[in-house]
Amino acid sequence: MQSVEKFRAFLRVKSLRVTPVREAIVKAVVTRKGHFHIDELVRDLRGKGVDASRATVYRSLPLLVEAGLVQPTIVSGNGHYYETAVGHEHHDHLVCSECDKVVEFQFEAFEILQREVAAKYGFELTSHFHELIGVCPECQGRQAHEN
Amino acid sequence: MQSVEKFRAFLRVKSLRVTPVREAIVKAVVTRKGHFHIDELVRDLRGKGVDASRATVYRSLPLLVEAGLVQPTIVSGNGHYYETAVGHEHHDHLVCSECDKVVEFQFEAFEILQREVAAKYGFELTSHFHELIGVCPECQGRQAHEN
DNA sequence: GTAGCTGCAAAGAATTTGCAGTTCT
DNA sequence: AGAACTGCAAATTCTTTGCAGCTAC
Repeated sequence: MQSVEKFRAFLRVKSLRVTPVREAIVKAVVTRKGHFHIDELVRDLRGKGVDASRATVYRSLPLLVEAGLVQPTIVSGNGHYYETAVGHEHHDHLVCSECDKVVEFQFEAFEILQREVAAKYGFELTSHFHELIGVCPECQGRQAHEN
Repeated sequence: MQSVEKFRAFLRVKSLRVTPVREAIVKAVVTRKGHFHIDELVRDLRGKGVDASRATVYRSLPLLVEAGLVQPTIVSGNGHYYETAVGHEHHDHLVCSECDKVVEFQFEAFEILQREVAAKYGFELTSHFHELIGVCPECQGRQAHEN
């Protein structure tokens, strides 16, 4: 549970308070280890008997992002998606536009090129969104079948 | 105005109707030649004396996307952003998190790698989001100055 | 004790939908 | 004529805010 410790340290540095609700949120997040929508997180918390209100979760996530525990993602569509950033190598997403399946991939070459592009324009790179949209093998089969 | 022609053809194939409002939307879009938010488009239309309701614009944009005239983008933050896809080489974005400046870049190597990744997982690639977030040179200077 | 949290309910913002009237084909 | 489109207003959905009471420090 070093994530919780990390978050506590972050809060102290910022002179913010360490509260049971915040810790519960961090635990729920790291337990999820994957992508999640805010609503799913709220449901997870309910399941654990923690009654954190949606408002509080909305107010907490930016803190977790700032603390480096989660990162925002896209996963096409609406709403804010996030995903755990710890114990999780950096990766990007391949999303099926038919069934919304998400496949993670990791490709060192992208990182290198990104740094190169940023350098070319003098930007100091802090993060990125990278998502490939397509049709997964299963859905391709389904489509072929329909015709 | 070949974009308008292209859109008409698209509508006919789909047995949808060619209407003045739709044509006005296409014209406004190609005139913009850049990123835009739906609201800006509505404002542009008002400026041209076309009184398209927001609802109609919301209903039309997916059609323009399907016709390949515009593509959705992110340009961090909320709301749906789009950008013209014609007369415009394919490119991605470098966004400054401080001042929201957007720099477009084009890097063939990314496209190649993306196709490679998609192939590896059997996906048929249809589009992608790729946005690098960082701090632009000007804002870096400003920050250094503040300290 | 007090600044900072929390939950609740209300407010906002962005997008979608239902419907009645209008228009393309 | 008839299916499709349009604008309007209402409905949804997602997120933020105001506030009164509670809690960590």
